Amino acid sequence: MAGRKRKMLALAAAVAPEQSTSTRNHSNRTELNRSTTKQKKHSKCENALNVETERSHYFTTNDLQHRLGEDFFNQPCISLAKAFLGKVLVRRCADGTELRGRIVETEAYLGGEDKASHSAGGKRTERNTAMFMKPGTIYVYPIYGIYLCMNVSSEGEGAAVLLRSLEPLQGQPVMRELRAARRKEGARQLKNKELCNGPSKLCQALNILRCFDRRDLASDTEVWLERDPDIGPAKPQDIISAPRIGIESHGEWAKKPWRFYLCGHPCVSVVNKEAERQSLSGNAINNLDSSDVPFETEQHNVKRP
DNA sequence: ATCGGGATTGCCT
DNA sequence: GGCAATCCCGATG
Repeated sequence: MAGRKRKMLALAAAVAPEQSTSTRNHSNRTELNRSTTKQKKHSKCENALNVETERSHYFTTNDLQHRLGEDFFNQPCISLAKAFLGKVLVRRCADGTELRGRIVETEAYLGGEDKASHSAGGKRTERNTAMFMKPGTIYVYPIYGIYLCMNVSSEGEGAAVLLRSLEPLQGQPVMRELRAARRKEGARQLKNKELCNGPSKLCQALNILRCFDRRDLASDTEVWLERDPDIGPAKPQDIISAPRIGIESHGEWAKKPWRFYLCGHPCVSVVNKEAERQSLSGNAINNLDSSDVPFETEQHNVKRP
């Protein structure tokens, strides 16, 4: 019935108009022609993601009119983490190239009681200072010696939101280049959905640097956040809440469902089937029928248990 | 001064 | 799915 339509309609709405133009179809075909036969099997999904939205109509009028200001960031951490979903992170490179990605996965780190946060117990260090700065302040920290993670501070002492995954929207070739620089020579080319599907991957793909730490996402000229003019906030029923990733050592706090992602989106880094099953029963949608899924979104829907 | 571990990733089996 | 890579930060002495 209509139940499953809740999945990824927002995404489809954002992508479909571009695909319907003849120019876009040509672009897709060109991209697909470069793919192997095996990859073509997933062409429906890849179509959506291979769209090269260079200077698409969303961004040609006036970039700044969609920019989110400091008010947006001034909300509680969990609230902000959810509000980020569907918003567009923009990186303006030195040569004027603009890279864009839609945020599809975040995590909330509350500080204070939250033992898994760098700012647990109100602990302020040289590294995490940005977490205590005004909402909208970027917190970039190195991890495992080789990678970076990007957060944005929210309302609340020491609270911040980790950005975990983006759907690449614009500048995929540049992103691929930036990502390939760290990979083995001769490795296969990354699919679009693999460019930003992880916290450190998105930093590489958008060339988010350590020096961005403590800068203001609401006013910076090299990186900012935009509302997508064609889609509203993510609907609650489209947001999956799951335990955060990679913090198992923090006991009880590791279980808090403070990772948020758009259900069924192919760019999410780790799908949590259990959380999705619970979300499903919580919404009392139990009799799914795959035949009523719009074809544009079919590939984006997770297999329900 | 030293030491242990990490909000990850990519390659290998 | 296992595991190495790789080094900075922060805690400890």
